[in-house]
Amino acid sequence: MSVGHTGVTPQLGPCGDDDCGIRDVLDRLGDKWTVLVLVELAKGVRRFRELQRAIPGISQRMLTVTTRRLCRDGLVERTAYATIPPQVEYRLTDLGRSLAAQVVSLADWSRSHRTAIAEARERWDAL
Amino acid sequence: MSVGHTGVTPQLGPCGDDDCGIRDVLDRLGDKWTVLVLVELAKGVRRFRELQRAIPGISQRMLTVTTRRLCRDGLVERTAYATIPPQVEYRLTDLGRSLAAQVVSLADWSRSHRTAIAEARERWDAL
DNA sequence: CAGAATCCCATTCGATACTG
DNA sequence: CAGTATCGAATGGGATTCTG
Repeated sequence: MSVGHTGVTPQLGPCGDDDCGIRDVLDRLGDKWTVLVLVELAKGVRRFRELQRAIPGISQRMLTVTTRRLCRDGLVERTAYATIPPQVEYRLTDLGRSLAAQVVSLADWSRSHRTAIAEARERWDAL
Repeated sequence: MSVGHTGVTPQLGPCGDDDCGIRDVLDRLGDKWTVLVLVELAKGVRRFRELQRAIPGISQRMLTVTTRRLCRDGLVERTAYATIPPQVEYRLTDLGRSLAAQVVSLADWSRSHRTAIAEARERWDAL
């Protein structure tokens, strides 16, 4: 979705309904890699390559896209050193850390209940 | 996720690293409506129409698809009454409630920090 | 090493129309 | 009311190639 309204602030007051601003954040968690990057960065500072190695299957492109989005949202900070070869460090901001805590907790939930879900799916598919 | 291009085997390892079964759950949270449905059902039992009214913008089709996926995963229970007109109730299972708790907490985080994120984006886009 | 730029396929989702 | 069925557009993201 990512409305990204430049200029007009949508004045969501007491937020009578649900999707207040949930979407702005959750759309990001939705994409395929953001959560995994957050979880990895929750462990500490990482370089580009380190992230890529730590997250099997992510392509160069998607790591670039994902980290940039996180930077844009103020969740991750990027530090580039003008060395040869270049070196870039990614680290969570305070804001990012507070989100990552939630995400890690969600990841834990996933691990704890994955079998229960797998079984439910089997039962469903058996019909 | 299904990385499968033609010929390429997904080859997901036996979960040696992080993404153990995170994906199974988080892919669902990723799609556009699941979180909103969970949050709404966390408030109580809802009928099909009630859900649709509570979640502005969701199409009939997507509500059907989303609720069915949640049922398949054992997170939501569906009860249909053979009345005329038909009546169908959706309610969280115990498993669903425990996930919804996490999700609601995440939604709260989103609301609390949406301005911080919006500001970060403005700063970024200003460059 | 850390990207940027293309290409292009697959999935997602919305709109619409129909049904029990 | 609570779906099902079909179609088309938009989007996500993988593979590949090139660069500072």
